[in-house]
Amino acid sequence: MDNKRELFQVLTRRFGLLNKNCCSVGAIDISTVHSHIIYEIDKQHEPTMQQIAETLAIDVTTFSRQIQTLIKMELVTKSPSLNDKRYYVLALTTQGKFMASSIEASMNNYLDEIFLHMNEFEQETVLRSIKLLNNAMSKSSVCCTPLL
Amino acid sequence: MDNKRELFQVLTRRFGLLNKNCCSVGAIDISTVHSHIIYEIDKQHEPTMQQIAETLAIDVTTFSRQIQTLIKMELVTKSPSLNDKRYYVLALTTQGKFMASSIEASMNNYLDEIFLHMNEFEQETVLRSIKLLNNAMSKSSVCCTPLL
DNA sequence: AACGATACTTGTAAAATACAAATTTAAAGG
DNA sequence: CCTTTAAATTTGTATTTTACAAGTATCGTT
Repeated sequence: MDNKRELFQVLTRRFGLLNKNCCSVGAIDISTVHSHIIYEIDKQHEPTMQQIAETLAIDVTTFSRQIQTLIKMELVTKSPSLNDKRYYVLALTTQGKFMASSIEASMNNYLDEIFLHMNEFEQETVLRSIKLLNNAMSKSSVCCTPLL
Repeated sequence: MDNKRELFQVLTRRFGLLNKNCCSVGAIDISTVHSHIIYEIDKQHEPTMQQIAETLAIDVTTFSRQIQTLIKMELVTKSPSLNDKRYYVLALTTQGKFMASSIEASMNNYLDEIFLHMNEFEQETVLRSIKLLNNAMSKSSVCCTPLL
């Protein structure tokens, strides 16, 4: 089986599109990167700038500006840590949380619709496989190192 | 099973990284987008600008400039079609072909290494699942429409 | 020959990115 | 303490990417 690469190439593109399409809620339209940032801030416990930047493998300086944008959009807040003033703790505003759950719902809709095109056994298999793959990638040395 | 979205989120990022890491060959370092363009030009038969742009869901005007860059890098050629001078036929230069196969080799290495962390049965299952998933996504109406 | 349609390019302007250098704060050593 | 070093983040700057609107060139149809 040696069309592995082709399969991944197409899948990568489709994922990219999925992420692009997912991210407009009402009038507000945010980029794929921003949606990932919001996702991670929502997920992690009182994350700092560097934590999120590293999780997403984004250059810190770039990330700094991205956060500035998200703050201007009133989706994210950034407050200096009390223990160590070098750190900033990121959090979602109410609006940001709403955005996060909207994207979540939208993505789940997309995924459900996609999974509808498979029977129950296939669905199970695919989910299990994705876990296997994620796991394998996390063990791999050649890629994905900065990721969770 | 309802961490579907989380699984996809992480997988998406990993794929992104995989694509980023794959694409430097010797001194030349090309972007993910460029590598996808080269991949498609290599794959399709005498493709035109629009064909590739649509396959990759890239805006045509953006694509036009990307091709200009790739031509400057001497990886791609663009020749007016003989039948219809509105069209341009894209092709890889010798150097471009070399780049394509280098990236191919590099990606295959990555993938092989990743698959090493699974047993043979799991490998089979994962590959079969990715096919299923690709197939389901291609049937889906909510995403991925412009893709092959 | 004139019309609209098609394929592609350019004008322009905004956003994303990343390296180097600065800033602020904390920790460690004397 | 005070100095030095290190860590977290920001800004300067310059490049690249992107995409809308408008333009050019060619084709097909009438």
